[in-house]
Amino acid sequence: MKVTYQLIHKDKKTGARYGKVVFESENGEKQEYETPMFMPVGTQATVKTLSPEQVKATNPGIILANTYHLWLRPGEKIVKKAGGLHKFMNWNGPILTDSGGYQVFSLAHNKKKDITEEGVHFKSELNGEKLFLTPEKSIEIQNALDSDIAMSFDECPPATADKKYLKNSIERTLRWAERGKKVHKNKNQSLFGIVQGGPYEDLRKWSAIETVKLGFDGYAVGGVANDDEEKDDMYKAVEYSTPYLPEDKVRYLMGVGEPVDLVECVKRGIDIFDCVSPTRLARHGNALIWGIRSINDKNTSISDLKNSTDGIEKSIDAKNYKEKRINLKNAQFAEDFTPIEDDCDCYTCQNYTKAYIHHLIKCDEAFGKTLLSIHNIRFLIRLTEKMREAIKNDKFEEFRENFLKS
RNA sequence: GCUGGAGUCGUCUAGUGGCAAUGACAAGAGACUGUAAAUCUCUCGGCUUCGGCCUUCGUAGGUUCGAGUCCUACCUCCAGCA
Repeated sequence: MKVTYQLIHKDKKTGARYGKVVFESENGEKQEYETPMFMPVGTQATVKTLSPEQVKATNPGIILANTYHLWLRPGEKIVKKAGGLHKFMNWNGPILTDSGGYQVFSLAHNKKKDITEEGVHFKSELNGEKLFLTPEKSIEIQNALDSDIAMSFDECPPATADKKYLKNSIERTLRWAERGKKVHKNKNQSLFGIVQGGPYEDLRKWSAIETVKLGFDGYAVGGVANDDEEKDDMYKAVEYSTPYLPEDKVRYLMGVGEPVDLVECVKRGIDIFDCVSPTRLARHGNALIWGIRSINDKNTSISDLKNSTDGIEKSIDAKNYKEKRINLKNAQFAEDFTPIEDDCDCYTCQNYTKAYIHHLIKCDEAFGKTLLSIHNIRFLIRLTEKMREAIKNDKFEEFRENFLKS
C-alpha cells in the first residue's frame, strides 16, 4: 500500500507533530494510523516470541521486517511465491522493510563486509557464503517481498566516523538512493529516503536537502544510536535534520529507542520510531517501567539529581540517562505477586504477577519472554498514545517535563 | 566379616607432591537503541586499607621445606564374596 502523511496538529510550544499515516492500496482499500508511532521489530518476518494476534493486541501501526535477513532466509522468491510478506507471515497491517543498510554497520565487526561504490560485499554469518548487496538489489528484494514501505539502501556509518568519512558516505548514500529509486517498480509500495550526517549540522542539513530533492514518500533520519553514541549527539542529529524535511511527509527515526529518546525526538519533529530494545530486553528478563533513571543508579530519576546540573534540559541531554526498568530475573521478585505496572493496560499486567514471570524467566520458559515482550511493546506504544494526547492539547512540553521527573 | 573401590565449593566433576584448587550446572548481578543478540560479560570459601591475610578437598594422626595428592588408623558409602 502507498503511504501519505497528514499533519493534523503541531504542538504550539514545541512543534511536536500529531498526525496520521494513511495507507491506500491500488484497489482503494484504506488503513489509517496515528503518529507519533512506535513500530515493533520483526526482523525475520516475526516479532520474536509473539503471534500476530499478540502483536495486534498492543495496538501498533506499522511493523518492521528486514530485507537482509529475509533475502538470506527464506529468500525473497519464496516470500513472493507465498503471496507476499503479509500473507506469508499472516500480518494484514502495514509492514516497513529495512533495506539492509543497518547490516552494513552491524556486520562490520569481524570484517564481514566491504563497502564499494557498487554495493556492499557481505560474508554470510549463516554459512560464510559471499554476498553482494547493491541499492538495486535491495529495492528489488523489497519489491518482491511486497512490504508497504521500502527503505533506500544506505550506509549506516559508525558513531566514530569523522567528518571526512561521513561526507563521502553521504554522497554515496545519495547516489545509492537515486539508483534505488530508479529500479523501484512496485506501485503498491512506498519508498523512503534516509538522511545521514552524524551529529554535524552542516552535514545533516546538506544530506536532508539533497535527499528531499530526490523526492521520496517519506524520510528517515538514520545513523543514530550506534556504538556508544551519546544521547546528545542523537538529539543533535535529529534537530539538524528535521527542519529540512517537508512538513507533509512522515519522518521516521531509525532504530530508536528508549522511552526518553522517543519523548526527546518527538519534541524535535519525529513521527515514527522502531527499536529492537523492547523485545530484546524482554527476552533477557527486563520490563520497562515509567520514567527515566541515571545510568549509574537504577532508581535515581533526574529530579533527584538537581545538584548535578542547573536544569533538566542539560541533564537529559547528557548521556547518563536511560529508561527505567526492572530485571525480573532478580531474586527480589520471587514473591512479588503484583503486576509489573499497576496502571498498565497490557495483557501481561492485566493477568500475571512479577513472581510468575520471574519463575518463567528463571526456567527459561518461552512464555516468560512473550509476556515481557507484550508489556514492553505496549509500554512504548502507550507512551506514543500519551504523547499524541499531549500534542493535541498543546501540552507536550508539560508532558515531557513530567515524564523526565518521574 | 573378608576383598576391592570411592569420599573435593549447593550438585556433578578435574586434580597423583607446589593449589583457594578444573569444568559444567545451579545461584547472584550487569549490558543490550534500523536484531550474527532466547546472546554477551562479571561474581560465585571467608575477610580485606585490594597488597594481601585466614580457613578449606570425610575424621584424626604421620612423612615432607611443602599434602586434596604419599603412609597409618578410624568413619561413611558402593560393588563382589561370605
